[in-house]
Amino acid sequence: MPESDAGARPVRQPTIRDVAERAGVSKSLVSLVLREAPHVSDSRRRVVLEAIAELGYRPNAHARGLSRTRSDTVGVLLHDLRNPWFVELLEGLSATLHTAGLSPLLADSYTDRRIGRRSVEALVHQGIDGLVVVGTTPESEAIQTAAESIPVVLAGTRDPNLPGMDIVVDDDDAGARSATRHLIELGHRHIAHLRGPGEIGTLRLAGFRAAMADAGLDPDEFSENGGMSEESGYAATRRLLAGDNRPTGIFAFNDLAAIGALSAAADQGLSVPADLSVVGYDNSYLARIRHISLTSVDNGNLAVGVQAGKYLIERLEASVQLQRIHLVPTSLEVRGSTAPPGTAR
Amino acid sequence: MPESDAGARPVRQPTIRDVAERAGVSKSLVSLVLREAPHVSDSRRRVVLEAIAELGYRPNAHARGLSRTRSDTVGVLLHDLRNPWFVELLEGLSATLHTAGLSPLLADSYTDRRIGRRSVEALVHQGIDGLVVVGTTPESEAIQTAAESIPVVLAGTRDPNLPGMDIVVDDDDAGARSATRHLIELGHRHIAHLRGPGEIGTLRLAGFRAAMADAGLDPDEFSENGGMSEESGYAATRRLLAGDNRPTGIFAFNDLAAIGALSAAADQGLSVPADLSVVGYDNSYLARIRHISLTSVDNGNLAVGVQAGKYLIERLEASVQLQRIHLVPTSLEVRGSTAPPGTAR
DNA sequence: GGACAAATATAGACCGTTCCATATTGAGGC
DNA sequence: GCCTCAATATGGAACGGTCTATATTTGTCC
Repeated sequence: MPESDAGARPVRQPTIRDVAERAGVSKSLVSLVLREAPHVSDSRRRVVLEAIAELGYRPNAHARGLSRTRSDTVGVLLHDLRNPWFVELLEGLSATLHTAGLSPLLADSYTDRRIGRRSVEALVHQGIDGLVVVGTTPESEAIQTAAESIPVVLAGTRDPNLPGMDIVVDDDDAGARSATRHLIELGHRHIAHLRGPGEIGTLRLAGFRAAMADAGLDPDEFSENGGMSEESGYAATRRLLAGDNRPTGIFAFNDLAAIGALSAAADQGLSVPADLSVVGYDNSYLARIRHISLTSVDNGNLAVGVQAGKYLIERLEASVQLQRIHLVPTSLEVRGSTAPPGTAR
Repeated sequence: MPESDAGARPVRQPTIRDVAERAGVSKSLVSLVLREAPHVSDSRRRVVLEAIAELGYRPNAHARGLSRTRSDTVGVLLHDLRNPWFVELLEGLSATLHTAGLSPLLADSYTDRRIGRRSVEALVHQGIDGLVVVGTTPESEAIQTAAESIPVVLAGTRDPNLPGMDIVVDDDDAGARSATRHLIELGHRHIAHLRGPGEIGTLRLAGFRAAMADAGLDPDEFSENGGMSEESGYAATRRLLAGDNRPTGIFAFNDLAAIGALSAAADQGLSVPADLSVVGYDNSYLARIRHISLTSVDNGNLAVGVQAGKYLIERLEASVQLQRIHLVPTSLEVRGSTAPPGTAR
């Protein structure tokens, strides 16, 4: 026996033909058993299953993907894993897809972009049946291209707002209103909003303004662009607190920016919530950390994920034409970062 | 324009044959152009590339995967996206894989497990050429099975420690020593360690003990199982601070547990770092948040990712037999959560 | 000018499935 | 006993690439 036989042999994986031969049936029948098709006799089914077990047969995904039109796989485009607000959304989405026999395939557009990879193309290239875009990513053109061949659903983002794609988001206007009203009801009169980017930023700003106007307050007394990061929330709040006309309450675009605001307050020797109340948005696990304990708008991400999954499944099953927009209700989670103005510690 | 044209037509993707026809060449030549093979004349190459562009042709991954042995795709198994320590690791890994023409395919074993999906199997099923396990996941058996057919590299974890798999981790023993020494050098004598789970937990504990013993201190004066979460760090620290023999310094298994410790200290009215110093591990972005400003051991995750990528590429190219273990050096990032004991604010 | 090698192009088998069209079998119904 | 229909089983053509073996063209050297 030649020694080259020893470890070099790559041990070809058994194929459906090997199984068929071993079971003494046609490969078609094996295929039917695998797909749990009806009209297969119990006796044959058993024989085939035994052969599969004995050979340790595993179907080849590429071959299957090639001959079937569908791959039962859905691409999920994430962006910036550093900000883990999407985790619950992903859970709802995965669970829903799973009920329809679909598997999610994740891609991280942030990292991909840094290393010069086009993540949407890579996903499509993997043969995904549909795409769920989670959160705002900078790949609009690629997403649009993808939408020409497969269904696309946007979850937790409104950009890019293109005709063929469903959108599932929380009700940003309502969420922003409730956050603002919370501060107003606590007695705050001088309230700032740290604005965020994109369509969502615009809507949250609108909600803030509406709530302020409803209460007869000036929404634009303080206005700062807070961006999405802790850094920018910090910088914006520093600016706000620099003058002697200071807000007593801040409603930030998201939790990260709100945490930046907390830091800025601490820097100025202001204590939260005694001297300054802060409200965030996303109700991420960051807000829940005791050390931070941030009042925050919960955007129902689990529900967003579930609905996005449903929309995608519908589009996969029937060719839905029109864009649909689903708003998930928000709720306010009150924690230790808000109190009436001037409250003693 | 008939409205039925809008979205209903599934528009069959052009194939290599369509391109060949359009360019007036054989499909073999198109294939050669796609693979950038030598011995193709410039004129023909140009014609083919034009046809590709005009038709918007995209090669079909399944077909390619079927006829080639390799898919140039590497599965990356993540666990618990809530704790985003792995982000930099992923960046190093993706970049390295990319240089070898490999694409990462992500899976989230935490969510998958919740919904009853076997993520490793799903990845293998997608036809990945190799697997990188990032962080500790509970899928040991499945990983072992996968290792029988494809190369597996563990990054940022030592479990499951099985013969055929390379391991890339930071030097936990050294990292734990440096964190402990830092506290000792600041003058702390009563130091607690919040223990973490697994092999890594054991090593960090060992490093802590060694550093304490070197300084002639009792390593087991305080001993708590801190777990991996903020919650468990909080609970453990509550217990430590309950008695009147209190530690003045705490070295936690990871940043999350350390943040739990910060919260517990605040609950007890102890100020950090004046009354209690806290050191974390991972140097995650949480530690960097100003509001938290946690001294933490940096485990060089970027380098871990890079090395894991290199190992995998090597295993893909040559059949490496033996297990290799690569230790990445750690460094201590000192921030505001540590100071000499009893320091005035 | 012919021989030979190198460069370039092509045909067609093959990868491992799915699934359609076509047997084959068995059970009733008349 | 024959015909029909349903239930089972099978052969073989896709699916869209890669790659080997072979054909054709071009260039070089005597």
